[in-house]
Amino acid sequence: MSLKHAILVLLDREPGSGYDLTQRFAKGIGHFWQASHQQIYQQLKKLDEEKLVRFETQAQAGKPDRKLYRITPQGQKVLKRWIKASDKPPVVRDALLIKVFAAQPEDYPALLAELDRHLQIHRETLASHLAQEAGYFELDEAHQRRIRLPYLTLRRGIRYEREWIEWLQETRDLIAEDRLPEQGA
Amino acid sequence: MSLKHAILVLLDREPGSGYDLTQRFAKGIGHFWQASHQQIYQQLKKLDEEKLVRFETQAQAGKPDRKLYRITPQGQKVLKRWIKASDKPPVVRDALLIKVFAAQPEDYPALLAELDRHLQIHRETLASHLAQEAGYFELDEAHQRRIRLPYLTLRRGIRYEREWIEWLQETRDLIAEDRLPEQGA
DNA sequence: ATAGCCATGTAACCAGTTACATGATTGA
DNA sequence: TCAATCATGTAACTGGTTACATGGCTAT
Repeated sequence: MSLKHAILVLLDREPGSGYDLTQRFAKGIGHFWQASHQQIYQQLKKLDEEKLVRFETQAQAGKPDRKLYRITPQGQKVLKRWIKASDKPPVVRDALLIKVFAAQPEDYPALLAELDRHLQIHRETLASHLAQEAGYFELDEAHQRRIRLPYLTLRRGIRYEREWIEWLQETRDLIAEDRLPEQGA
Repeated sequence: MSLKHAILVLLDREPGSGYDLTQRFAKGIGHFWQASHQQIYQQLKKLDEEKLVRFETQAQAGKPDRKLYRITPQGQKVLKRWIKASDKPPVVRDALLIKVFAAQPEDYPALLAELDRHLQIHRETLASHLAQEAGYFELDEAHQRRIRLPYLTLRRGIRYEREWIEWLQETRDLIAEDRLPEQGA
């Protein structure tokens, strides 16, 4: 159910088309919630049926019509209620860890390559998060204050990536050297 | 597709019934892969159809028959291939972060309560991981060496929980005091 | 030319959750 | 007597992914 609420959150900040929302998911909140355009269009349809959003069609020269969605007062009420509700942390399901768990010495070369691949991915994600953070630090204090909570979610993304990188490096090195980790590290 | 392989990993170490596997998922590898008994029974059925596992029925007094599953040579081949294959990191989808992102001052009390709830959950999970780690350190070095890779996945779980706790504490305090985070922290 | 952006969607499928169902044994 | 453990499953549903489909405009 959270995708619907994520959409409501974005539309509450600013009306937009399905296409707009797809971009905003990718750029803005993609580090904690991802959604494809297919999913977004389907959910917008459902949200419209539930009267939590409504839209105006905007004709455009040489392009398909744009549907500009906005949240309804009802949608805002539902959103408020959801924000105050509680839910449990998402379950972790990570195939890489199954592989680390199960690998035998003859699998180590392939596993090391895979760990390196993941290292690279996480380093890239971290770099992009840090770039975003740098932009935040350039803002004046009043503006920083206004987007403080979104910034805190970015911090979480940064921490998350850093944590992965540390573990991957450590694990990579330990497997490569085939020795025991030191206690208390 | 990873659940199937996770099951193959467990059966490769030791044959077991659906029920056994449910326990092993909960205790052993639950920190990186969770599965309900319903899912496990369904997947075992499919794995059997694909000839990647087979089973013997064991009659039991006063209890339903136990189906003891074991991996087949074919299953082992498929498993080896999968371990060496590569996949991308799982996508993150976390409702709590949507809430932090979207919260307005009037939502802060509810949000703080929610952050505290999550803090507690993560502290409990960390405690259970640390208890498991303590058991590992008590083993002699040869035994430690033998289960080194599974231990590395536990370390990842520990790091993950610690990271959450740090972020939750920091975020909780910042929202409670309603002030800006310090740069470079 | 060809890739990328703008802009919309449908359909089939896969993975995971929730609800429902049964029933004996053991310990508090 | 009530909850937990052992032991198996089916069915309906929800959420998300992959594949398919259309088509003009703009920049290299």
